[in-house]
Amino acid sequence: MSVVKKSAEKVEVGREGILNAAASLFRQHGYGGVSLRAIAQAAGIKAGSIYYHFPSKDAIITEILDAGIVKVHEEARACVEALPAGAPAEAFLRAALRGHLRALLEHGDYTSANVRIFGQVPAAVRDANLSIRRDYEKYLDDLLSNLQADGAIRADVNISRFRLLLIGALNATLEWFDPSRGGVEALADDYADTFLNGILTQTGANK
Amino acid sequence: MSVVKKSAEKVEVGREGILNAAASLFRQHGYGGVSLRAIAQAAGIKAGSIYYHFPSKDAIITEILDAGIVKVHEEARACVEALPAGAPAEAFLRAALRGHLRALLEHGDYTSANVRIFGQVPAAVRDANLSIRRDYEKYLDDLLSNLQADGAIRADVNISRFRLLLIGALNATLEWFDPSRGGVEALADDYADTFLNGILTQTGANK
DNA sequence: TATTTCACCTAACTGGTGTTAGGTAGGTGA
DNA sequence: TCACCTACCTAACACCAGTTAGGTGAAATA
Repeated sequence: MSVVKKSAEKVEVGREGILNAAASLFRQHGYGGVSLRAIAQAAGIKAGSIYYHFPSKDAIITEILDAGIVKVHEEARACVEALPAGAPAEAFLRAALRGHLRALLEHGDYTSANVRIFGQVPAAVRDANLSIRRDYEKYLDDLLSNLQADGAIRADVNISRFRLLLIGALNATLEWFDPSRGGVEALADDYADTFLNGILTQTGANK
Repeated sequence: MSVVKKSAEKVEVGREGILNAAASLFRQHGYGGVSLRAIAQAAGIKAGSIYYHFPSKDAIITEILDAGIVKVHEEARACVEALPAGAPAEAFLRAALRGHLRALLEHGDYTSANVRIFGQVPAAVRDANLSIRRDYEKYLDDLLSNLQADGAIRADVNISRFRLLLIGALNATLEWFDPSRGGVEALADDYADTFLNGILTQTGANK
C-alpha cells in the first residue's frame, strides 16, 4: 500500500504507522500517559517528524477517536446486514451486539483506545468526535425502536436508556476480557441472553 | 472536626482538603490531566505543602482509589442490610444495585474518580487497590450465588460474568447521568427491571 | 517564658512536555 | 543534469511536571 521499500532497510512509517503506534499506546496508558516522543519511538521515527504528518497531538487523537467509532459502527452494521432474510427479531440485537464486541475486542487498538481515552481528552477533541458518536447511537436506537414497534421488545422499555446500559456493559468488557478464556462469540451470546431474558427464573409471575 | 479556625482568615486544609480537591479534579480530568500544582491550588495551598501530608502523588491516588471502593461497598451493603426480614429474593439485587448507584452518582468524587482513573493509573497503584476491589466483587458474587442457590436466579447464569456485566453497566452511568432528569432511585429501579426480566416481550416461549 | 511541633510557604532542581526552525538523503520529473 | 519534493532528522525553544531543602509564623507544650 503506502509502505514503500527504500534503499537497504528503510521503510516509510507515514501517517498510518504513527496512528497505529499512537492508538496502541493510548489504549494502554491513557491520554495523559502518552507523549509524542513515546509515539514516535513506537513508530520508529523521531518526535519532530510527527509534525510532518499532523499539526498537533490533538489532531492524532481526534483521528483515532473517529476511526474507533466508525469501526464499531461498521462492524455492527455488517453483522446485522449479514442476517438471513426473515431472521427472528431478537437476532438483530444479537448481531449488533456481536459486531460491537468483535470490533472492540478483536480488531482493535482504535476501538478500544476510543473507549479508554474518550473521557480524558480535552473538551475540544471530544466535541469533534461527538457527531460520529451520535450517528452510531442513532443507528442502535433505530434498530431497537424497530424491534419494539414489532412487539419483540416490551413497550415499557425505554430504548435510549437501554442503549446506554447496553453500550456501557459492552465497553466495560475491555477491562477484563481475556481471549484465552472463551471467545468473543460466546461472550456475545451470553450477554445477549442476559439482556433479552434477564436472569430471573421465569415463573410467569413476573410483573 | 479537624478544621480548626486560626487567626483572622486562616483555616487548615490538611489531608482531607487535599484529598477532596484531588478526587474532584481526578474525576473531571483523569489521572494524567491533573498536576500537583492544580490540586494544591484547588485545595488552597501551595504545591510543595502537599509533601507535608503525602510522600508522593501516587500516595494520594492510592488513598482516593481505596476510599472510592470502600464507599460503594459500604453503601451497597447498607442498602441490602436495611431490607426487611423476609424480603423477596430479587429485592436483594435491587438493593445492592441501588446502593452502588447512589454511592457512584450522589456521594461522590471518590467513587466516581475511582471508576474514571483506575484504568489510567500506574500498575503499582492499581495493584495496591486490587484486594479492596476483590472484597467488593466477592461480596456481590456471594449475594448473587445465594440468590441462585435459592432458585431465584436461573441456574444457567454465570454469576461472576453477570457481576462483570452489572458493574460495567452501572459504572458507565457516570458518563451520562444527569440528576436533573430523573433521580438515582428511578434509574436503579429501571436498570434492575432490565437485568431481572430482560427486554423481550414474554411469550413463555423463551428458551 | 522558652522550646518544640505543626502546617504551611519559597525557591529551586532535574527531567520531560508539545512544538518549531532549519537541515538532509534519496527519489521524481523536466 | 538539475531543481524539486517527500519523509524524515537534529537541535533547540519555553514551559510544566514531581519533588526537595530550608524557612516561617502561630499554636501547643514544658
